[in-house]
Amino acid sequence: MTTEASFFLKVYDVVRQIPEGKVTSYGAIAKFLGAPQSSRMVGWAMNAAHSLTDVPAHRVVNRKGMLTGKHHFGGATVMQQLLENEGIKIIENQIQDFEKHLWDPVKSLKGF
DNA sequence: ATTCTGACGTGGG
DNA sequence: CCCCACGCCAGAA
Repeated sequence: MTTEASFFLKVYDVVRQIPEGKVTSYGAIAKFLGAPQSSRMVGWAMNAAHSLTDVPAHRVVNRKGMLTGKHHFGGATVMQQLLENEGIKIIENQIQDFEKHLWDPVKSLKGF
């Protein structure tokens, strides 16, 4: 709570606006928030987002398109199931055609 | 206060 | 493309 809007809240705002069937990376969000060096904090924010229900954290992966945090969804295949349910193919925790499903907040929201 | 860790990213090899 | 080392910041022990 160093500022009015915690870094977390900003992250939630962006994640909530990720279209269905789309994904983005922690770095993209961090960069959009103006903290490209705090990409790890985005992950930490997601950890706190775990309590919320309207934050599709499963649509957020690392820059390689790998489901690094699937272990935090309470199940080993929960995250993959959710993504596949949206039309995204995943093989070995790796999103296929990652760039194709990539949704960049900087490009889509652009100063929102 | 210090130390480690982590749902990451980048740069060098 | 992969692998390794470092930087980053917040929180837990």
